[in-house]
Amino acid sequence: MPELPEVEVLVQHLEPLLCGKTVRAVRVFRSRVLRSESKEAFERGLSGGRFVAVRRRGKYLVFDLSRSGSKPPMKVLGHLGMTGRLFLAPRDGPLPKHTAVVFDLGKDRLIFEDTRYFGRWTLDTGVLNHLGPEPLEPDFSTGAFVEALRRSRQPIKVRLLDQTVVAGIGNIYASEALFRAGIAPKLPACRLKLQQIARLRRSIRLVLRDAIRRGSTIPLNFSGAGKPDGLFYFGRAPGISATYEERLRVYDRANLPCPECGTMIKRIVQAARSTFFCPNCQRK
DNA sequence: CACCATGTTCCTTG
DNA sequence: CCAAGGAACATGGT
Repeated sequence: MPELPEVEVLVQHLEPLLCGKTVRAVRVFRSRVLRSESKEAFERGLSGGRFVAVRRRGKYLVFDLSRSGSKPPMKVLGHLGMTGRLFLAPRDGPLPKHTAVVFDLGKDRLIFEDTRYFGRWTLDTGVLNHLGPEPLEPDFSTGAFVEALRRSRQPIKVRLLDQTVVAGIGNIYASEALFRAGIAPKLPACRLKLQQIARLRRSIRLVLRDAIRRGSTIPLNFSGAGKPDGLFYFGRAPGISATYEERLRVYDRANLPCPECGTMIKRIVQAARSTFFCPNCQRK
């Protein structure tokens, strides 16, 4: 369930639930999801820490923990990959089939479940240094965006997926932002005019903010393992079908009419990923 | 069986 | 070192 908006909504939800709680123990069931540490080092390193902040950077979850005595504070990073889910559940409840990590918090436990195991956890925050600006923060300026695009001949859609350009855009919102900006996904990044870059920047911010606003109104489901919780784009959970159409205007809508002009939406493949666009509204 | 899926990293080639 | 392209990772849905 990744991409910036879903991670942001998750962070807003978890922050009040986790802050103040202490990690009694950690159990790693699939050490594949650990990026740098061994299973033992990760489990031991986190135990005893108390959550003091839950934040987001790009698609990463950032947890700040304080520790007893003179031990320095620490951070844990989580990335949900393609299918990762993170939720609180009662300690005595069942574990989902693809449980990868469990954080024991006493009465509750925080469960990381990930069918494809593409998600990653680490105590090393170094990866954050390679991320581009936060799209919703002021440092994602038009000037910075121009600079990130001017020396690349990659198609703009592919460029938007590069997390060093701007952090948090994924395959869905890349198509959505380009549609809103009226820019063809195949246009080489260096060929965008200043006006187009400025417009694309606004579209990115609009599309992401909109998704966060929508996601924030959907109640998250922490009760059942593996059930849709409204943050999934697919597996249309009951009750979100009405908002689905408004939310995504071109993504996964090949051969359906463009909501602006009625032209059939096309699907193409770029960098081995699907791109959806309106060939009429996005001609340059 | 075939193809598709919200992401990143590693390897190769130029 | 950089840019770009493709495979790999792993599991499930259609």
